[in-house]
Amino acid sequence: MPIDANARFRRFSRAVTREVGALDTSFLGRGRPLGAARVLNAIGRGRSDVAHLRDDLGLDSGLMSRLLRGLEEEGLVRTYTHPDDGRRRLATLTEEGEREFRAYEELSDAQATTILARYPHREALLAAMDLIAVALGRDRLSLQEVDPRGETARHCLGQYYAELAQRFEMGFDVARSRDPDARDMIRPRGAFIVALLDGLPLGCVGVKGTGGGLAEIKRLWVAPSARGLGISRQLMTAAEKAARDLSIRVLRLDTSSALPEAVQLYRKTGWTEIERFNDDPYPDVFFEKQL
Amino acid sequence: MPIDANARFRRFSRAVTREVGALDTSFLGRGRPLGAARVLNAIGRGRSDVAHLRDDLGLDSGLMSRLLRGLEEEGLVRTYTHPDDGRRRLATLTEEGEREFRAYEELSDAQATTILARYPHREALLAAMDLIAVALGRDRLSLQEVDPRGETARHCLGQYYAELAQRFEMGFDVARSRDPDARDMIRPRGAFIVALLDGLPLGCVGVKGTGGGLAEIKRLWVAPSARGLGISRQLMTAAEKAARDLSIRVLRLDTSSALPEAVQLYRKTGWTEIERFNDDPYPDVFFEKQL
DNA sequence: CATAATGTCTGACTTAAGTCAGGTAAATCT
DNA sequence: AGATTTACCTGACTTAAGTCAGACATTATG
Repeated sequence: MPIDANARFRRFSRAVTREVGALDTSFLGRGRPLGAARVLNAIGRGRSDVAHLRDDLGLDSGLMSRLLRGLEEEGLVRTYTHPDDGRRRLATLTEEGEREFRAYEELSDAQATTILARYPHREALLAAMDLIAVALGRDRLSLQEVDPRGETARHCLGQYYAELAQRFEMGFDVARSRDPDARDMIRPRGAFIVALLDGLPLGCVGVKGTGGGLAEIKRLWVAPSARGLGISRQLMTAAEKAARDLSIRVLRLDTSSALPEAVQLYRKTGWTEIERFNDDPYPDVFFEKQL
Repeated sequence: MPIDANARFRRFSRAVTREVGALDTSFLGRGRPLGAARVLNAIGRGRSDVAHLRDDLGLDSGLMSRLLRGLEEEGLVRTYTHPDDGRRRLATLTEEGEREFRAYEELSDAQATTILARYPHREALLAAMDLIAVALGRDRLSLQEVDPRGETARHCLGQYYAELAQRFEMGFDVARSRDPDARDMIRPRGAFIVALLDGLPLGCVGVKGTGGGLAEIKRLWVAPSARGLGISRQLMTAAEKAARDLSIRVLRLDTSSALPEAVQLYRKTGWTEIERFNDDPYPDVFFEKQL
């Protein structure tokens, strides 16, 4: 057998269907057929529009309807018509449905734990999984404005700081840098945008407003597993759009020559280098853009 | 949602069941139910013992029997009783079965190509897939003695040379090194052993005999995706065992301080450092072991 | 040699999954 | 307002998948 890319791909998918097929087993662990379990879990993960559910799971409308009826009879799901459109239906979990959903999550956690424990290089394995999840799902990427104090944003920022600490020879200490006030990155002064895949964050960017027509771009970060896919460019575009919405006329940012990818991105996307405009110890390159 | 290992695992398995579940679609692309297609492909990949097939695919014996009967009626499979045990049955593909199997392989190749093409960092993606395949399948690893001139061995050696070229500051040129004659690594003089996972090689080692009681260990290599799992140790154990079988009394090897993992492995597994015993330009550390 | 165990096969089931053709009510178009 | 489209539902099907009990031949065991 030739050892080409396809053979490697096949080996991967065989390995994965074998184990992750066992993830379907975790969907069967509660005495409910796979179809119903999938619907319940999709609703639990936040899908409520029945039409969305249908094409998320690739089900026929008849089948979908019956599965929902079944879950309703079990007392796990409640459906009601969409307030703006009487034809559409929405589905949410009842109290008991939530409990059941959590039980599924625990089953799959247990499975994840077993698989992860079997392999000594846990972080490497997770990094590889992230990379593949991103590679396979990247057209489902979505950008969202969130509260910079929320969990998602804090996760991104944590990763961002950790990365800076690694990249800078002198290390990185948030306290020494000018940590932007969260309120400056919330409307109406500013904005904070994250890139999400399946609900997990892959990148972020902040627009730190001053109340006037001038604002700063801060905290541009993309997860290692998601680099080279143009996500930082998408984030920057979204940030500029948000800035325009907030009637900001001039954007500035500081960055470092220790982050050459970032510097190159700004050069390529219409930013002009300017003089140092703060005395933060970390940055050594400064940019400006007129909107 | 907390961004912990389990969430990352779940995102991965969702991404993968979505796409690789579509790999089952490639199993459906020839108008045959999934079960039958899986059996056909398992036989095509070399499984012939019906009992093995059964627990490979996790099927009930009744179901298995019926699926085989179906494939036989289609003229794709031939079954016969095991020569050593009249209760057991063996199954092989007919000519037409082979053709059908190849058609399935082409379908899955096409799918692999599409998925790989969608992502810009092909090699990184493949490396991540290898890592995961190895992590999930490592208890299925098997060691096998093969001809060092065969395809599997040549692949390993190619990778080995490429890696040396990268590791050594001076590069690596096989011609300048003492490339062992293949016949010295075939019984009765020596042996060449590969580690396989799902038929794909993950590592190799050669025992280069001289005809007498002295032999040399050559070409110990483990694929990057499979490192840190003790495979080189397994390979060395197998090599020593093979050497004993060949009534070899003393094993020697040369290696380089540019390969610290290797040096450490030998130190830990009962080898003693000795004086330089050849004038090869690359090695600078030499070991010996009495069997 | 009798008995137990093993590996496969067959027939009679059950359940899940999926398809298709209407049918109803709400929304949208002209 | 009437026709058309959309979103969902229902009933009547088909097919795939899986289970269980028992039959049968072969091999292993005491």
